[in-house]
Amino acid sequence: MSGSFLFRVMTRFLSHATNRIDAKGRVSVPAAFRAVLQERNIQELYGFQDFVFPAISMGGPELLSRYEKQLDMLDGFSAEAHEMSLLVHGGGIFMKLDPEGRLMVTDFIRAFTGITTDVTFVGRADYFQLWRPEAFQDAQAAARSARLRRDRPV
Amino acid sequence: MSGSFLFRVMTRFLSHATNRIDAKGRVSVPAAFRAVLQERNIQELYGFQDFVFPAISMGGPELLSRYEKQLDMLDGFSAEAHEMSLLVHGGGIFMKLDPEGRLMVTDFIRAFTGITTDVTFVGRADYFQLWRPEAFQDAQAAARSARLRRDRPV
DNA sequence: CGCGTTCCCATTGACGCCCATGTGGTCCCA
DNA sequence: TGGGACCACATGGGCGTCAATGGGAACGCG
Repeated sequence: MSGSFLFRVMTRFLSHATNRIDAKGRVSVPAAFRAVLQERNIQELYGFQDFVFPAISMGGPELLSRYEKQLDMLDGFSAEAHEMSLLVHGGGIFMKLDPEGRLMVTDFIRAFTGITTDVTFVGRADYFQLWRPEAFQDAQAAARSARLRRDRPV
Repeated sequence: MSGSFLFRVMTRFLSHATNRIDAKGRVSVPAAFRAVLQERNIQELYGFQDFVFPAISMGGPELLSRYEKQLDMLDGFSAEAHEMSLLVHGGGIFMKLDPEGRLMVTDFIRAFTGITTDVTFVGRADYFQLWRPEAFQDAQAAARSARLRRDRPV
């Protein structure tokens, strides 16, 4: 694991780590994240293009269920419902890991995130995200300064 | 322990001390701090990049819970909630000490603090911080003179 | 029949656990 | 009050384990 800051014993996805994509287009999911997946008994991953950041968000199938439940509460003919389905279904994909805990970095992922050679995995409590490393650095720095501005307004 | 002014018997993290990083990138957490950790029954540390100083703040997992409680009060879909999660989940780290009470000084810590060969541990009551020794000296001196200016306005 | 995908095994390097050492500080006793 | 023994703690390094990575081989689909 290169550039990793992950640690054991966590019931949720936390921290971040960057792994390299190999010649076959595969990348290892950090062991700590795999441990959470196993703990939650997740074998099939649901991923979708994040609504806020240029990243792929990934979690168990219940992540999709959660959004579908929200969809059900909307008027099925409303623009909002159509938009949400477009994102959740049209922007979603099911994936699974190989025996070593690696996943294929497909064009679906590369196109939306700008990922080329390395992937930064970012914990988000109930799910985790796939980022282009530089994009994550920038977004985190932006979030930090935004928070500073809110806390101590000029 | 070099340059230490630590005191025993304390229920809080107090004072400061500077220890050296060894060839493997490890550094001993001052015994007095470890005693507080044990007293509070903390075996796993949660750390994050401080919002105010160029230092890593560390404490028990309840430090994370505190921030998550703030997160829960926000609209889960708001940009602010996503930004905050990016910091406390994606930017936080869980660490634990080795049997001798040392911790790994990862790039995550070095990059943000500028730490290279030595670490200054600084007590902050409920948690403690990791500083680059010179940075701590400067910040403390600055704080001291700022206080002087307030007390005796020119 | 060829290419891409999946499985399996080898390698390497990082990290955790263990034990050793030295040094500074403290306590005790003369 | 000074000296010496003891002890706690910081520090250093050996070694085993495991995760990340790389590449060969079999398999399946077009």
